[in-house]
Amino acid sequence: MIEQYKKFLQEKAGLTAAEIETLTATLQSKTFHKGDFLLHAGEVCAYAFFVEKGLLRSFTIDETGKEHIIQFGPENWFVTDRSSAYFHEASDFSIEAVEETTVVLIDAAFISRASAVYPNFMRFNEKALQNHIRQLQKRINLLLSATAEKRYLDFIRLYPDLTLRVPQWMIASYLGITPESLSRVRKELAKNNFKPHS
Amino acid sequence: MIEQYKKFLQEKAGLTAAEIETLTATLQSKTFHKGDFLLHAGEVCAYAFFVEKGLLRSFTIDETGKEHIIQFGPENWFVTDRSSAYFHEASDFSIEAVEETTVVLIDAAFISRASAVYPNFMRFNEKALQNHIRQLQKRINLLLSATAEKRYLDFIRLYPDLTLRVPQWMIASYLGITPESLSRVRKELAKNNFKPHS
DNA sequence: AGTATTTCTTATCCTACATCAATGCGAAAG
DNA sequence: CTTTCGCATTGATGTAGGATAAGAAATACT
Repeated sequence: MIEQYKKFLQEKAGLTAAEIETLTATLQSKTFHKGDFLLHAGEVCAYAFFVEKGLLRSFTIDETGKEHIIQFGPENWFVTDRSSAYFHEASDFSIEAVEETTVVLIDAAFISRASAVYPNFMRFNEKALQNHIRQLQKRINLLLSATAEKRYLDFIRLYPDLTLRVPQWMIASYLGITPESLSRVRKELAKNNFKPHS
Repeated sequence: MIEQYKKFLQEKAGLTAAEIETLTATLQSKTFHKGDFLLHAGEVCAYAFFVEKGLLRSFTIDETGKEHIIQFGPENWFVTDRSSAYFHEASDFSIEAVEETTVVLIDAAFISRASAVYPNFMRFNEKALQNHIRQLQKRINLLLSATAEKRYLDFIRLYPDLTLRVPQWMIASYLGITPESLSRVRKELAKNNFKPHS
């Protein structure tokens, strides 16, 4: 099922319902179980995954074997390795289903076909790229300047729902700290009457 | 003078000399003195600056007043705040001339005009975006996983010439550490017979 | 030149976070 | 039911890098 994606295109790309039906006729969706890998590091990333339902994470593994979560992908998010997909290079990261997850498989051919036919789609795509850059830039800024606590507060402000759905060690990995440190940060916040979901 | 930019377009964008002459006829260049600002945080970034000669840096300032260098722009690099330019929002960062620097001013109108007329230019532009993303992603990975020493080694591998041209406190700022820490790192490396430029 | 200012180093102490190890605890699995 | 197993917490200790201060060296300024 690709209902969410169609809705997303309608709202964000400014395409008509008819255009969307034509465009998405050949698109495939696929469901993965919790723990399944949609992409293994070293493979070439052939798709952008649009999350219809569920939750993905993309992450790298460093030389010491430690995981670093790059991105979470809940409903209506795209998860992919753009560099790998665009340059046809081996991907540095893996993509895994954190929950039972249904995704729409979007390949480069679909993007270029859609961009060629619908200028609105092209603009939408360009905007997504620009947004991605903005988001990456913001993350770099945080990593350069903010303490673990500030990064955590930023996280729960940005992804309030994920704070509940995701195990804390994953949040810690995303923030670039250990689960123990995150636990201490949370303890401190609790002590100072901080209620994340009040 | 915009000779470097023309050469750059010829080599990277696959345009003919004639096409380039037509395209760049209206482009302006501008020279800044050391310490001059090309963009102040809070302004909307109207241009991408292509560095013909000299060296730029872009940086943010956090709540505590500390600078964080986002990017260096030596010859043949672009420096801009893509988010600000694309979304017409106030920029988070400032751009300053580290040396006497001559830049080509490239505005959004130029990009869209060139893209409309020359498909090669459009592809070139898209590729630049993708490269930018790759570079940002790589930096995030380093910040998440690498020690100060590894980040410094990565820096001198990536920008060997900058290591000489740029004051060390700027390199430290780029790496997300203090100048004192960088000094220590360098001392350690020197002790272990590391010669950056042997 | 000589003075001032910025940059780099060095030393000391300090803090945020990592590492290691033990315990608790709820959910899944036998 | 009870035995894992994964995850979270807590405590003890270690360490990379920060803060501060002061001196050396390099640059710029007159």
